[in-house]
Amino acid sequence: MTTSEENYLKVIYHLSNLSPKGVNTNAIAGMLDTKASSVTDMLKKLSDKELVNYQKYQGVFLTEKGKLSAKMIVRNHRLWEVFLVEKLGFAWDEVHEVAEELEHIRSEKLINQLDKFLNFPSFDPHGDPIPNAKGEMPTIAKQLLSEIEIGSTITCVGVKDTSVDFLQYLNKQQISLGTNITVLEKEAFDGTIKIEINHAVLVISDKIANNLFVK
Amino acid sequence: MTTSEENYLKVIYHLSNLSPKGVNTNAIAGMLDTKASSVTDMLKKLSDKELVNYQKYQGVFLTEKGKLSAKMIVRNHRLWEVFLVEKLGFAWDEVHEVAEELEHIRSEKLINQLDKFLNFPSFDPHGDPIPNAKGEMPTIAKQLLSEIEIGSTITCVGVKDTSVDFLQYLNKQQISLGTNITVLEKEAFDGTIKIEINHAVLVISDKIANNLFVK
DNA sequence: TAATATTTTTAGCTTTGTCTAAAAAATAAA
DNA sequence: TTTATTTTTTAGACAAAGCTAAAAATATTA
Repeated sequence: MTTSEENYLKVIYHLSNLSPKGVNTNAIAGMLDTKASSVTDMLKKLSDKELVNYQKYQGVFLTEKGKLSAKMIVRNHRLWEVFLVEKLGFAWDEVHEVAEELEHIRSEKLINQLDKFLNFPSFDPHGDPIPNAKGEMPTIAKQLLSEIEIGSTITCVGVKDTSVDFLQYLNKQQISLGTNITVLEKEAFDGTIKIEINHAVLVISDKIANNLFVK
Repeated sequence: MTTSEENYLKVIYHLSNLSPKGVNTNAIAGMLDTKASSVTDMLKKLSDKELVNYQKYQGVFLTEKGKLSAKMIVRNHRLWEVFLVEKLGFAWDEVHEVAEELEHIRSEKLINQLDKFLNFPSFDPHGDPIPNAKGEMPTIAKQLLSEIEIGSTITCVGVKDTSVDFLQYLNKQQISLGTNITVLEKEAFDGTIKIEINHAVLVISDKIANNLFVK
């Protein structure tokens, strides 16, 4: 499998969760920063390899084979992210780009030994689950901070948006995985939430609250 | 720089040491398992980028810029080999292929942090020197086992040939970096050498003796 | 030195993954 | 239910990196 094919599979995998009735050509093009026509070409190729089920104009689905391949790429990506943060001292907003390259290194032994070296982690530095060697994903009951009721104290366990801008905002507010948060007030008008973290009070927008996973 | 360009630079770098009067097109083709015509095409491209000095029919030289780039690729390769052996438990005959892929990951921070994580190693698992971040190479006074006189006891510090076959032969004979070797006899007729290692006597061919570095 | 052999380059073609522009299908709106 | 809009596909082209076959240059040898 080529790096390009792997990137398409990964994107289709991620988009499948959002649109279970078939992933759109344009959506894929948007994620990969490419053109719809290029996507159509690649979908035909992936279909020939039985990695996706694709019918013209009808959106695309991963086959079981494609889903497993996609999970293995996600596994690689997330294990490398753990490595970069835990062993090489990268910050959680610095790992994505490099992991994007490392995930395509083809070696079963490499990734399984890395997994072992890292002590079989279940979650990556952004709180996303890491599939095991069989493709099984750990699950965790988590909610968006925006869904938490006033008075509750919960713990940050992940981010929905993993963009550098969002992660750096969280750094600035000293919010990281494991940070305890108490919901103090919610503003009905604009969804703004007042929270307490590390004995300090902070007001965050609904957009922030909709991208923080807590438990 | 593309992966392909990097591979050409690396090969030219290695061949430069052997043929200081310019590296031949055919030699490069042989190392890269490609055709001479493909090499010619690439040499033009590398020349345009001022990574090599190339004149038709006259062989090719690395420029200073090209030499530094090549050294950085060698640095990446050898640091990853150390990582695979020291941290992930790979054997010295298993690392080449994977390191061949890892060496092309583009990130200064990655490689410098890896270097630090590994404690700035000077030599890779085959005894080859690792260039530092500036491209400086450690040197070590070493000889081929074939050059050692009878009665001397020396230590294995590297292999010239890093092929799987040779490394596995050494595994079988329990020879690794750090192994002490005493030269007992040399056969004038065929270059065969009788040595003592780990209190056992072993007869090795001249080919073996010409590929083992000792000190 | 002339003839032969080897090496290297050129010319033109292939594949992969991309693109643009135009055509076709599906969806939304009037 | 037509018309308009959006989405998707097709057709044809391009760059990178490779190939084959033939031509040109260099090296070897008689």
